[in-house]
Amino acid sequence: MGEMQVWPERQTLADEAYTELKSRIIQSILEPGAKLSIDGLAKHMAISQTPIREALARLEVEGLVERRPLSGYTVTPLLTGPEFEDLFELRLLMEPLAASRAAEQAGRTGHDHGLGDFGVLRGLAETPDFGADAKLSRLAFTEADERFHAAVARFSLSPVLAKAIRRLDAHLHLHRAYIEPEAIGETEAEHLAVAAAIIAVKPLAAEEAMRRHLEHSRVRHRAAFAAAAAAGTPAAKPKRAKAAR
Amino acid sequence: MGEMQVWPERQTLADEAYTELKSRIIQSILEPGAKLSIDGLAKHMAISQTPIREALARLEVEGLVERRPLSGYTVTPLLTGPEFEDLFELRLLMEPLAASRAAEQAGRTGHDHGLGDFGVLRGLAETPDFGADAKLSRLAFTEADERFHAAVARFSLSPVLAKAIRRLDAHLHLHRAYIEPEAIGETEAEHLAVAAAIIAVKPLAAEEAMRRHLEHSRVRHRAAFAAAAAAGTPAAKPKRAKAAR
DNA sequence: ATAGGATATATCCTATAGGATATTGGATCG
DNA sequence: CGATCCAATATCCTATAGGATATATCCTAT
Repeated sequence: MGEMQVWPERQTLADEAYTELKSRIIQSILEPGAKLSIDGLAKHMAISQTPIREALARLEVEGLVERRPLSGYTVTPLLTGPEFEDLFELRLLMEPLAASRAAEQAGRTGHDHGLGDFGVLRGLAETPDFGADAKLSRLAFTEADERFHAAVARFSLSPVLAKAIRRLDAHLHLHRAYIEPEAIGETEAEHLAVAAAIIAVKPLAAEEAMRRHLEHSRVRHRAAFAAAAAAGTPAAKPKRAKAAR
Repeated sequence: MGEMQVWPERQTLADEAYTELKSRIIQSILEPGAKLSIDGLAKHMAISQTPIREALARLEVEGLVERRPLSGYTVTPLLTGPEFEDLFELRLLMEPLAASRAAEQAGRTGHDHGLGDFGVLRGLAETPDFGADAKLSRLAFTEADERFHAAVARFSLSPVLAKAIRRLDAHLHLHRAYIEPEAIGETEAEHLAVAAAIIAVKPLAAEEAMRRHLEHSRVRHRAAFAAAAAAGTPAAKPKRAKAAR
């Protein structure tokens, strides 16, 4: 009781198109630079152009696709090296603060913030066991990681901060370009450390745990990035991907 | 030569609708909570619904309007008190860093970053003289302030950082809700201090100048906000704005 | 052989119409 | 008098078609 039932908010075709396109871009099924033909996509998804347009408009604002007014949409290029470093510098600025605040809020009991118990953080800290399909497992890991970081941001109860973190689209960029090493155990341990500090209402410890996690994560991804960059740049030009569908 | 001519990128009707709607929201011509009827807007602008839809989709991602799937769009509510404080905390996190980096980059001569001379910052630091129309003057001031902060962010040459700052939409929120006091002179002086430090290649000084500017700005806006809140909350409910057009 | 220009095609952009759904108002019942 | 149910309306969502523009192809000339 008191737990108000919230509806799944019916999905429109535009929503489906948006989800589908975003998924394909994240999984690099649509490569960076690929041209996105509007009626091509419409035919492929067996819907009309209007919902496709709406989905592309959203994706453009999010930075996943680029638009040239009377020419068409293309998939946004991957992060460059400096952009990668920028991204983590910003995460290191914002996410430890979010963790600290979440720990502070964990102490304020009684206040119904509408987000449930802080204990769920412990569950979200887990990373899924890898199955046979490496590609699918990588995606599952990325999504679990994203959920955890998003949860910490929400529990900070600072909407502006949470939104800013979300808009970095960190996991999206990381997943597109770089293959995670098999350091799943490390990630899970670090997540648990953050979650524990928050639940124990220790802001300073939470802040520090998040900072350490991000620094380790940066190292892990940077290494993978170097490998990817070495494999992808010999032609200097990022391999002009051609149209899709 | 070498300065490649870039076209003004032809505007489509969707672009015009987007600009028009954004402008009306910022100026509070469309009040928070107001319902945005799609074909209502289409008729009012004398265009069809498709461009309106595209514009609304963008505005939704930017957080200016909210959408309920089969119900319609509404204008996003104003910032609450805590959100206001959050906003400035984030600005204090990011913008001093941007100023510092801009100062560093000002030292790296020869590198063509495609943004022109850092000297333009001095000009952008200026705030326009107020004319007779107070409403228009307030808008001009807000836009000048926004341009300056956006320029500093760009000159940091950190695209991710610049984008994160831009996505805060700080000026948009401030202009919607709070009336600036007549502290134009203060603002201009503070801007000039930031610009001077950047041009003089003094990262620490630039960082500190930006921090002080933001702290002063926070105080200035907070005062105005308190007045607005006192005037707007007696009914407890934020004055349910009704439909428009 | 390369550069420049004209034509043809593909695709974007916009408008309009119809089916589907949520919301509003009124009537009925407790 | 208040709540619940039902019908009418307004609006959203989607599909389709046509005009406008950019891009690609081919041809000609230097």
